[in-house]
Amino acid sequence: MLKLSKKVEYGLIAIRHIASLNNQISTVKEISDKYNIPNEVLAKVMQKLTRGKLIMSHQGAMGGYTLARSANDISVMDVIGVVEGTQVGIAQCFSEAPENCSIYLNCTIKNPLGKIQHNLEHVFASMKVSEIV
Amino acid sequence: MLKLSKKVEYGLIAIRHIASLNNQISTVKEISDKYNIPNEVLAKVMQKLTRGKLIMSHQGAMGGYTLARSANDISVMDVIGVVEGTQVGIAQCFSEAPENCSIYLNCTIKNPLGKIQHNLEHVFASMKVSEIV
DNA sequence: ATGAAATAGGACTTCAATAGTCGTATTTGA
DNA sequence: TCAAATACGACTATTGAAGTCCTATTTCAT
Ligand code: SF4
Ligand code: SF4
Repeated sequence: MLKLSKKVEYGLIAIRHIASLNNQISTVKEISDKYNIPNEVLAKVMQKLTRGKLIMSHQGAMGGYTLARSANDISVMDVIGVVEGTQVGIAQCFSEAPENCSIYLNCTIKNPLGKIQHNLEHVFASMKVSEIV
Repeated sequence: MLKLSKKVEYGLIAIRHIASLNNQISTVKEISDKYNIPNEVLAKVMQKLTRGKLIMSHQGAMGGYTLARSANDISVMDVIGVVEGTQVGIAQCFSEAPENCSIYLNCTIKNPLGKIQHNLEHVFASMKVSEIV
């Protein structure tokens, strides 16, 4: 509960890696070997990060990935959003249709949880990749 | 990911309910009916909250639950800790033995995530039940 | 041209956590 | 003594996380 997924962690490690090499092109193999991350899992994370325009892919031999933006313009929040494909929602009613929660109408805590949600977003959004290089 | 469990939500709703009635004794049935929460699930949550000394149980007929502390001395963090039985850990290495993470030694993000963890704890700890009554 | 190195991406399995259900025992006030 | 309440273990079902496997496509270097 309240744990980041491994995919998000792998994405952060990879992006930090590229940033730490001054945006030199890096391959999945290089990163998965260095950090001991399952190759295929990382590969798919990188593909999502590419589709999310946080990194750029370079196909073919000698290919790999570089950042698509400067490291201080990529936040942990960005990575979570892109990798998970959904916004952070501390409760069901924040990440899906409110009607999906069967007690939505009776719920007395959604407003306070909304405040917590807002604060959490701020925490994740204010941590930039440039700080962790 | 990063979602509170229903159990925690139920616990918060129940504690807020009791607090809103000025610590009048309340039963599981009363609360589960009012908020449309599955009876048995709430019952077990209340038992955990009792063992965690956030509320007090009164057994037998005419029994029920009251708060064990004042509402401004119970935080969302307290409820999470008691209901989940474990501390909030945004990453595996914060909530279990670091060796359990196979990439712990190579991990380059545990320190920055530790900072995020610290900030999250503050967010959860600073929201007291008294604020949501 | 051809082959190796790389990304792209779908299909699948495994495992653990979440959410809920059921049954029974115990306590206690009226 | 009964009814109303808490206590608590065992079970099922569903979902999501994590990882594996396989094949296609792109592109550089020879
Ligand atoms: S409505 Fe209340 S219970 Fe339902 S998801 Fe939102 S916060 Fe949780
Ligand atoms: S060590 Fe790094 S990867 Fe492993 S759990 Fe901690 S943060 Fe996540």
